[in-house]
Amino acid sequence: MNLKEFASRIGLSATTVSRAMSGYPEVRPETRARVLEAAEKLGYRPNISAQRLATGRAGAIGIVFQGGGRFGPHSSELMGGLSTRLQRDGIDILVSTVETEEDEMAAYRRLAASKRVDAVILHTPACKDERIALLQALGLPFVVHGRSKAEKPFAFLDIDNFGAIAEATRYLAGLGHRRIALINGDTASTYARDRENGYRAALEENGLMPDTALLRRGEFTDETGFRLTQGFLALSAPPTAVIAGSMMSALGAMRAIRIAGLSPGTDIAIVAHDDVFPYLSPDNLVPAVTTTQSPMRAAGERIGDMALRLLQGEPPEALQEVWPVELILRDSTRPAPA
Amino acid sequence: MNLKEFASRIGLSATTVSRAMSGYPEVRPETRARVLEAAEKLGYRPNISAQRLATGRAGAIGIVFQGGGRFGPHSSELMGGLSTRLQRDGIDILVSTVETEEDEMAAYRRLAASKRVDAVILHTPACKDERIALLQALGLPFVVHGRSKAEKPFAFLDIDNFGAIAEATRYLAGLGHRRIALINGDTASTYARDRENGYRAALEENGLMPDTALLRRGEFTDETGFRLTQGFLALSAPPTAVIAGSMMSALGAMRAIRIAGLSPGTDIAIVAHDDVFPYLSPDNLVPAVTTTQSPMRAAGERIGDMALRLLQGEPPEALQEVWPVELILRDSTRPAPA
DNA sequence: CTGAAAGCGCTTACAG
DNA sequence: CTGAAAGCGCTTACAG
Repeated sequence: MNLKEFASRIGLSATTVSRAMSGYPEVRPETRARVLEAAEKLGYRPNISAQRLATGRAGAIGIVFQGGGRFGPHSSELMGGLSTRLQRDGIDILVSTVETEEDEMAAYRRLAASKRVDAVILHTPACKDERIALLQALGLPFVVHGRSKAEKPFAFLDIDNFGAIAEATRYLAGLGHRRIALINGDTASTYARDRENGYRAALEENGLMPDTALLRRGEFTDETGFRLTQGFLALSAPPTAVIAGSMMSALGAMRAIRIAGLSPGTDIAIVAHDDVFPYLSPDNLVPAVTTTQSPMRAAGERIGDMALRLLQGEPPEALQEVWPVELILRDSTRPAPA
Repeated sequence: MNLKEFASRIGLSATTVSRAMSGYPEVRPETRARVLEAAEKLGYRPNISAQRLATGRAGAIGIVFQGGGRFGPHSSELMGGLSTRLQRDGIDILVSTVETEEDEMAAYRRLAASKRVDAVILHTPACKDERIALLQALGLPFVVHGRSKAEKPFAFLDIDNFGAIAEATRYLAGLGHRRIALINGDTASTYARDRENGYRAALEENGLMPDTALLRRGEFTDETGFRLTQGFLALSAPPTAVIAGSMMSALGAMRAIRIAGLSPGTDIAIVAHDDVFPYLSPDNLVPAVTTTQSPMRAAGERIGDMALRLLQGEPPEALQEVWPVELILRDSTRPAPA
């Protein structure tokens, strides 16, 4: 049933029905109530495509994932939060997957030209990120999950990666650890560079020399955590503490430690950054793992919120947040062996 | 730039341009080439909302997730595959999250009435699933990931859950295991019921009595795997083998075994069902875990394909597939202790 | 507070 | 093979 038919059935004009359903103020309350009730009863819903054509709004927000459409556990949480928030305003999420950064840029051009989305969410930015410049040039509104440098201000939500890893490092140093390893992400990305800077700063504060052998980078997977930790343990002077960039890396690290006949937490302290996966809790690991905790889901919800505000005209420079990260002490951070 | 302007710039009618860009046959090849080239150069893209309004197609496929928008690792993989396939045909994926089954039903009504999607993907069906009846009643095309009973035929892709767990059980029995535990999902769902039936059938084949204490159900998380396995180990007659419903459950199970001072694979054999997560490979666990392997991503791609075929008019009964599941032997399935 | 009518930007029978 | 025109189902100035 379309608007015309619905309106005539309830004896009103299409104009009035449209206004009533969109919540415009100039409709009499009784009229609105009558319209909404009838729509419910007769099952009338405005055709979304027509609405979009008429208003010029797409009613959707896009998000592009690189790497063969391989959503990881992190993307799921972000998406979950985003979706929860946008749902409330009836905004759809449009998911695209691409292979390369070039494809990703092409995807934004396409989304912008076809008016398929009103805004996009950009994630895992590089320190200097071409995609940001492109989106600004295209005039396609966007919110970044993470931070980056750019000429013009833009909306972003980031967590305090510097502070998180600095605090973890500082805490371990306080426990007497002198050789602290870090499993980091690719430092082309801002978040990994920030973490590395936090790590170095805290080492320095404590009079510890950074050792390049203890600072490794790779994907946040169980496998890479395992492999890098095996590398640490093979050193002539292995670390007494490992900071893992993610829960997945921590899983691999603990496995490598066990295989080496050592005890995670006791022989080698562990701190992991935890994006809070509902299915993998640091409390349930053995030993329970000390984490720098920052729920990705909550960030996703907030990013959705920011995107909506952006579309309502709030200036990007008013939409910039950095969230603190909490260090949660558990069982995996014992004092350094004497 | 809209169609009218673009057409006049290149000296053709909107009609011809539209036909050229949509790949209609009645346009002269040279004309088409000229149009496509000009579109590329001038950056013209049809407005997607207008296209949809005119054609009556939404150009999107919906998928709804229950449970507070909590995409798990399984949903990520399914989505990744789906997205990869649909991307090729320029079909968007619309993600909705809801709390309850009731909300999910409401979501389908809404999607159908507002013509927001052309089809939906239904997942994790119950043995008798109301949602299927609803979608059939609404006339909204759909593909089910999994199987269910229904009056009318519908499109689905499922894996051979019965065969997978039967084979795993049979293999363990062949190794001399007499007490084989199963960590299953909620048997309201078809997949879990099928697995349970496969398990029982294989036990019976081997003259083994099912023991309800060895058959437990729960979420596929590390935590639940841990807890249920601790329960198994506390039995007066604990199992010598555990079949875990997912890699997450297996992680928890192995942890519980280790904590009990036992050795996973040697003291207690492990088989896990593996949906193939790129970041958590059974080869990297210690010991490497024997799995029933079935890539969820590949299933997602195929489901996307089936949805497209459905929209092209293939009848649902021609779109029904059950994929075999491969048992991959690794290190975690040693013969039963004598 | 309500309605008639133009317009959003496409597609597609129909005519040539 | 190409084009003029109606139509898809809304929204929203404009008029009352």
